[in-house]
Amino acid sequence: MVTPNPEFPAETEIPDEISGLRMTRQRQEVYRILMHERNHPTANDVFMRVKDRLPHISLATVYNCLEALVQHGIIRQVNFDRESSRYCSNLSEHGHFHDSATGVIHDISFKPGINLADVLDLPSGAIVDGVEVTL
Amino acid sequence: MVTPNPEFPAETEIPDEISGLRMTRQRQEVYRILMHERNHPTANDVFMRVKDRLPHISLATVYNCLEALVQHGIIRQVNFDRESSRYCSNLSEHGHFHDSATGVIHDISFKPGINLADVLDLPSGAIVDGVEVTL
DNA sequence: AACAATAATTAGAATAATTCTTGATATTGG
DNA sequence: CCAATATCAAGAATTATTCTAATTATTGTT
Repeated sequence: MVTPNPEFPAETEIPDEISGLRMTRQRQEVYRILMHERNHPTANDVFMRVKDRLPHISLATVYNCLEALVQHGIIRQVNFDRESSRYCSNLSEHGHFHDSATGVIHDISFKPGINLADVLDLPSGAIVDGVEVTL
Repeated sequence: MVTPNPEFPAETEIPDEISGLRMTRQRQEVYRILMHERNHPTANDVFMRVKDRLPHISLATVYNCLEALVQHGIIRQVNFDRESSRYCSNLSEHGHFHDSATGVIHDISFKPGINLADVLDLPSGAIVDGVEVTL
């Protein structure tokens, strides 16, 4: 089931460059899908869908695009257990709630004013780089 | 590098049954390794090490044993990104801190009195089943 | 103790996700 | 326009893990 995001219709212009990454046609279309479908698709989901617009694209290219976008902080990669990676264009600091009954992933956020260092016993000198809370 | 846990020398007796799971020789040795080495080994690490005592054991058996132990709540399975699963005999509620410089995994715990529901905005009606905090 | 039923183990094949390799295309700077 | 560089495509390769089928061990029952 597709939940189109009205803020990003299929025709949304995507710039030639984002955060220093040259946005090729393939990267644009992959990124557009992630903005459009906020349901944390897998690389394969993206591949299936992007073929509507780029019939010649290969799965390897989808992986390449996703990796480039992740590397440049344009999207996030989310992993649950050993399931296939999912990708997400919601960059705000948030965690993921994996509904084990339906398999659906919901975004969750920290309540305002919560600081990680306040709730966790971290090794001294630790610099937190990224957090993944999985429920 | 091996960090032996003095509380569980190689000779520690392990009961015939734990939490309803029949502890076969293979499961005992796998479990003993996890108690002995608190460094979150992978299935393959366990395999290499358990061969000292059970030279005929197969990797599939190690996976079977680990799965049975996880299923019965005797050990925990920990995943980081898409790296291979790691296993851990520390059952107290804790998270994991993945040192990206060294690859080492440290246990971290919640500060006393912290309740997850107090810091996260969960979907209403959600029942938290398990948590994994990855840093 | 012997016997059938069940569970566990083994070795190797199979699978799934991802990465790698190589050659072809496209893009950019000079 | 040309050379240098980056990207893309297709398929092979890799890795962790699971599955399959055959063997062995254990348990409960006579």
